[in-house]
Amino acid sequence: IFVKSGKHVIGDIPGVEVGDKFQYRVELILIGLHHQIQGGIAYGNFGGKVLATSIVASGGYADDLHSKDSLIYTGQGGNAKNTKGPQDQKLERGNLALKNSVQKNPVRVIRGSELLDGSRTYVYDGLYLVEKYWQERGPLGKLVFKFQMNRFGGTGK
Amino acid sequence: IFVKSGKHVIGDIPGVEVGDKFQYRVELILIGLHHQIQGGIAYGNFGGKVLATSIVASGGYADDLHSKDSLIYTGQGGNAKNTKGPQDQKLERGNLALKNSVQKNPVRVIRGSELLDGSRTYVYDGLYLVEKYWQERGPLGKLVFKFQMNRFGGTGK
DNA sequence: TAGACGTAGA
DNA sequence: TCTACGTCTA
Repeated sequence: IFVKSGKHVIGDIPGVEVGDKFQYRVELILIGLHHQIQGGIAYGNFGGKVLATSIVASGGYADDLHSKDSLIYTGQGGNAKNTKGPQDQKLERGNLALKNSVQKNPVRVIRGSELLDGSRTYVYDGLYLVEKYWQERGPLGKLVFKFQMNRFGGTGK
Repeated sequence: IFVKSGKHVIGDIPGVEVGDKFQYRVELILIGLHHQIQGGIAYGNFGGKVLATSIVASGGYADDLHSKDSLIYTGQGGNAKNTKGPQDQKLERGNLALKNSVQKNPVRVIRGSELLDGSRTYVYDGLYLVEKYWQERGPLGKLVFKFQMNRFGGTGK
């Protein structure tokens, strides 16, 4: 699976293997794994349809990353960081792209973790499929989107 | 003039000439001109005294950059960007360092400018001395610090 | 122009 | 932990 639209690619990136590690987000961009300098959800326009191409799960939100071949990813937006305070997440941008990708196209998953010294490591974890999505109340009492993602093509690597 | 304290250096950086241009802030760090990834005022501890080592003037504040051999630099903080809203600037961090440097030690000046395509260029403009500082009302109605800086050692290059 | 799971130093 | 004249994409 390899669908290209401009600089946006659905599927594996040639030359990048599951388990490959990176230190900085900008490396993910350079190698083509992810196309947002800070955003967790990258997406592109494929024949008029906006689809998600990759996500980075690195601890910024309350994701469920306990399992090896599945994860529950939290949508973007609504944080208290901005001056507006906590808000309900909207079905736009990355959230809309992930919704459009449900049971449709594989999404690259990069798992990030923070080391004791504060530095971070980003590991490419392969392709996942968005099984379903729903809304629930997040830690701040506002509505957030949750995306159930399972390893694409079974549990084997 | 070249005073070193840890990674902090007062004065010119060997190998860096006035007029040298850079594209990214990280380059300034790598070459040793400036030691803050975003902050406009870099400073260090020199024998128990916190002194400013370099500043970047790139349009983020209402600086007066019209003259070639002098400039009026605005202190940091109090912006509306943070969730607290506009506030009076405090004599701490970089502002305190610049105050401590008044008529004392030269400060490296990097002038940044934004191009039409949104990209930026940073130019090393040599050493300046902080002549004096004062407080005044800024565009947001809050108190800001102003630092009068003149080219160190006269107007000649 | 605004938003974003950044990044380093104090 | 918080701040900071960043940087890129949509």
